[in-house]
Amino acid sequence: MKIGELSKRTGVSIRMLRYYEAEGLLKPGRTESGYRDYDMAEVRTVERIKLLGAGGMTLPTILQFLACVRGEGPIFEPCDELRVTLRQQIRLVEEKTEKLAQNHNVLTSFLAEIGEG
Amino acid sequence: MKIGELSKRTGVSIRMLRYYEAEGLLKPGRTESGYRDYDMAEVRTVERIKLLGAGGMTLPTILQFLACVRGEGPIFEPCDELRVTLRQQIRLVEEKTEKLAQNHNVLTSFLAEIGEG
DNA sequence: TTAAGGTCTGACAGCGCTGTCAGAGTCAAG
DNA sequence: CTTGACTCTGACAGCGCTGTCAGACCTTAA
Repeated sequence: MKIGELSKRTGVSIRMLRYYEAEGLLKPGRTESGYRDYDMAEVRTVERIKLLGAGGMTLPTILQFLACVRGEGPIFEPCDELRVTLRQQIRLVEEKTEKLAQNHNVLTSFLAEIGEG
Repeated sequence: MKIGELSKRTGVSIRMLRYYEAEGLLKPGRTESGYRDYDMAEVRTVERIKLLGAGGMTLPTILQFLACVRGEGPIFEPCDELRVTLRQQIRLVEEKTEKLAQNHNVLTSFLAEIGEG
């Protein structure tokens, strides 16, 4: 599949799909004429990246996870190192969730003070 | 109180305190010699800004809320317009929370797959 | 063949946020 | 008075992400 189609399927802009590639997150094949040629499975990958990114995870960080999760070859060692990162990230997500909850409270309080209108 | 103290009390860098001011979120008085002079109440304000910001809210957006919440004068009209923004922001926060939750799932699944180690 | 639309690369720019540096003035304690 | 810590302004730069533009090539359908 070409980049335009992947973009439509995932809702991620063409610009960003190329950026993901530049950051090493995607490695599409190329047609003879140089067009990127994506495998269907990449739709899931992109959605996963999107999700992780929405959680405030940085692309290089996501890259670490992809390398492990994809299970390319006998890579068990790197995963050891990833457990730490993983736990840190989970912790981060939890902190962010916490802050969002407080945020939600602040906002709804404001709304209440102003009057539900 | 001078900027350094406010910075220490809130954990917000001096740089950022000045930035908040540039964005209209803080309006400290000035000593004769031009030093910023903050009122004690600003500690709360800064913490509020920090919290809202941690939720991904942009400074100009926070500014809108502060103007209303501070209740400076008989400003009821602007609040009418703010209700919409407020609801949008709450919606945004909820969406982010949702994504973070999914994110958390993805991460903990990864960790489980790798092995709790 | 021609025209329209997709794609390529590379560069530039902007967003919001943050740090840092330079050069100057201020303040408090010795 | 001198020194060291603090503050001022203004500018520059970086982060990660995103859009856009230019100039060229490819593909498809009329």
